[in-house]
Amino acid sequence: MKFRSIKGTKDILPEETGRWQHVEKVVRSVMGRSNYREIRTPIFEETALFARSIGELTDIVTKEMYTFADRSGDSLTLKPEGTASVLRAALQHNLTEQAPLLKLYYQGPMFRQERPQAGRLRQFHQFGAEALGSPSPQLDVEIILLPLHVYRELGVRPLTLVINSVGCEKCRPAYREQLIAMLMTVYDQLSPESQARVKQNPLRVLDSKDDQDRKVTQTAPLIKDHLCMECKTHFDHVQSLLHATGAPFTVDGRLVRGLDYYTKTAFEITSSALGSQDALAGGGRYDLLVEELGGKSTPGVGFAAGLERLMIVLEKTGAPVDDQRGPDLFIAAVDEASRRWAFTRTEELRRKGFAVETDFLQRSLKSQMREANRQRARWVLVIGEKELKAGTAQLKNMLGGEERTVTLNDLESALA
RNA sequence: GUGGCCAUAGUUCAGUUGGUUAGAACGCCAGGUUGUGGCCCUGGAGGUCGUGGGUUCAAGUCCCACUGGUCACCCCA
Repeated sequence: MKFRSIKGTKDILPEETGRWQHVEKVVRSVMGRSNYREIRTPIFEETALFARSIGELTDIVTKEMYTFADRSGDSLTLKPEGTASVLRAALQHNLTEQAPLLKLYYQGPMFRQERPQAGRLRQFHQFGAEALGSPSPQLDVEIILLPLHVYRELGVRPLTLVINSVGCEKCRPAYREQLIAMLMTVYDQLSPESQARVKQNPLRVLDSKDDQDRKVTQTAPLIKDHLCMECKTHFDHVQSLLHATGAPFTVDGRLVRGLDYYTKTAFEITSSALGSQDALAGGGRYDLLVEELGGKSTPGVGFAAGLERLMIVLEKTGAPVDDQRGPDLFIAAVDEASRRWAFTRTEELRRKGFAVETDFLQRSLKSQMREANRQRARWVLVIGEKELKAGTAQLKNMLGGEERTVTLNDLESALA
């Protein structure tokens, strides 16, 4: 075997595509009911778009992007996440000017060059949504509920929703200084990763999984306790609205997401059915991002959810697999003349809307019956010299096994 | 990028302190029914034991390197 798929990429095989199609259908349905319209953007963009939106110093931009120069020398990047492309497209086509509120969703492949592990691939798929134009906490909650609706409809049960507020440009700077000051007092005890973050992105130090880091930062101030009036009110509203909708959640003052553009609300949905990479979906509000990308100041909220991780959970929790249905009819033929008849009749019946299969390997009748059984055909039509002459055929029901002679003209009504 | 574990038929695996024709189950093919599936029975095909080197009289088995997979760290979907 010479060629293999690239490290961290995966073929989705026929036995799995049924599940994927089902999930995609549910996503479309949920999004449609909440009035989000689909947008499809290219899988690559100019590199600067991602650097600008995600943040120059984030892990994604500094070490995980698939970046390359095309033949003209332009720096292009395979999209590592969906928000940047969606906003770029919305701005490019002035979508935000056509109505005060714009609600979009997407579904598609993303690329990040990380070391693969359970629930993490180099090419993976996400579905997500972006809502542009309203600062209302209602919209934050609508966005949080979107993936939850999808999960509920798919029967994904053990889920954890965690939310936090990361403040805004008014309250974050002061808090940030205070946090840095505190972190400096324990600097020596922090992990190397966290030490590096103190200056670049101190909030992420609090989100560290390192036990030692956790211990030393026990007494660190939390942003949720230092929000400005506006952010605090907003956060309170988000919580009370979530309560009102009955969605269970917890507040984690240390939750910070890896993308720089979030303001106010940040959230994450995790599942215990996953391994170490347990985030099923994440998102938040980004009121400054549109302006950052050259649009006029427009508030926004969004989320992204991983499809592969969802598939893992669906598989583990034994949610129903909609196994592929077999053909309505398998036409088995025993000699050359009837084989020819079988093929033309197969095509004719397909044209009329029936799922029909026939033999292509010139196999024995017994083998054709086995094949029909393997494919879970509901009926088998056996045709040979006798039948061809008489204008009849043997129609066998593969469930009960009973067989009868039908005239060829009766076939369609017998199937229907 | 760092580290642990793993690598034998299509698949899941076995392979005794290194010992001569590398096995099983499932799957696949065919026959048992000269025109009839599922269950059962019989037979068959299918493997450069990941690749390259080394140790040895002898390597699937031991050693090294590489490649790939996997899990974890980092971070995230």
